[in-house]
Amino acid sequence: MRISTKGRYALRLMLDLAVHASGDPIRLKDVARRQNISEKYLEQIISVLNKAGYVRSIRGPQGGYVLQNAPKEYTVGMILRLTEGSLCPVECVEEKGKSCAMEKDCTTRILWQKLNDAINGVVDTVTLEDLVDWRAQQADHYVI
Amino acid sequence: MRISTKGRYALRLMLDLAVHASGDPIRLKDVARRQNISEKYLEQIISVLNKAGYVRSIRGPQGGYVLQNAPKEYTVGMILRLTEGSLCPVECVEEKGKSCAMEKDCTTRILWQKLNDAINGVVDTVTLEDLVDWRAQQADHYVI
DNA sequence: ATAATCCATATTGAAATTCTAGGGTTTGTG
DNA sequence: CACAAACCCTAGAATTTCAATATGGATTAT
Repeated sequence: MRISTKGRYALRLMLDLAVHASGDPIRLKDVARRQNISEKYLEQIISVLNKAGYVRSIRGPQGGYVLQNAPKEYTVGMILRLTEGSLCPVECVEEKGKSCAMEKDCTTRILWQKLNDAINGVVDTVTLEDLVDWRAQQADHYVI
Repeated sequence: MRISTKGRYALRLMLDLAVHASGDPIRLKDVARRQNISEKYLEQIISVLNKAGYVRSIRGPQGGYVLQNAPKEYTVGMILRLTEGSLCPVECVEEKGKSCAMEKDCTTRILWQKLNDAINGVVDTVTLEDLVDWRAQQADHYVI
C-alpha cells in the first residue's frame, strides 16, 4: 500500500513552487534539478495540476509555473487525490453512501471505514502551507 | 493506494476461521464457498498464514485449518503485513531510524511519518476479536 | 528569427496483481 | 489395503499498473 511516485513528486513539485515563489514564473527545469526528478515526467504531472487549475502556466522564454492560490488553500489530500487517484484503501468505502453487494454481512468494511477516516484525517488536515512551515523549521535547525 | 485482494482475503479467511471455530478443523472449501473466493487462491494465501504459525493445518479427510491462537492475539496489522507486505505509504519511513539520502531537506517525510502513524494506529489496534464482536453486533441487528 | 519554455501523445519495459492449472502428499475410513 | 478427501507446492498466464522515455508541436520574449 504505497503512495506512487506520481503523488509524491506532485507534492514536492507544489512545495517547490510554494517555497520558491517570488512572483516570477518558475521553470520546470529548475524544479527538476532541485528535486532530482526527470523533467519529462514532471511535465506530465504538472499538466494534471495545470488542468485542475492548481497552477498557472506562462509559456515562452522566461515562462514557467506559479501556484494559482496561496499554499494554505491546498491540502495534501487535494494534491494526492488529483495525481494519484483515490486514497481510499478499499473501493467499497470510497464515498459516503456507497454500497457493495456483500455489505450486510461484511464485517471488514467497518475496519476499512476506520482506516479511511484515519488516512483522510491526515491528508485533509495538512496543507501546503504546513509543509512550507516545516521546511522553514528544518532550515533553521541547520542554520543554528 | 489500495489494500490488495490478498490482504483482504486473508482477513476474511482468518475471520471465517474465528467465527466458525468449534474445535474441529475447518475445510478451505467451506471458507471458499462462504466467502465466495477461489479455493485455489485461498490455498496460496493460507499457506503464508500457515508458515507463519497463525493457523494450524490438519491433513487428510476431515482435515482443515484452525486458528493457532485466540482471536484477540491477532491484530489486523499482523495479518495484513504478512500477506500484503508493508503497509507503510512510503519506503523512507518504513522503520524507526531508517534514513534516506534526501532526508535532511525532505519535508514531505514529516507528512509520511504522520500518515504512517495514522495507519498503524488503526491496524495495530484492531484485533480479530474486534472483528468477531462487530460481526455479532451486525447479526443482532438483523435478528431484531 | 531564434531559442526557451510549455504542451500533447505514444510507446516501452518492468513489475505487480490476481488468479488458474496441474500435479503431489498425507491420512482417515471402509 | 484402496480410496478419496483434504492439504501442499510450483509454474505460468492474462491483465493491469507504474514510471518513465521519446518525439514532436505550440507559444512567445528577446
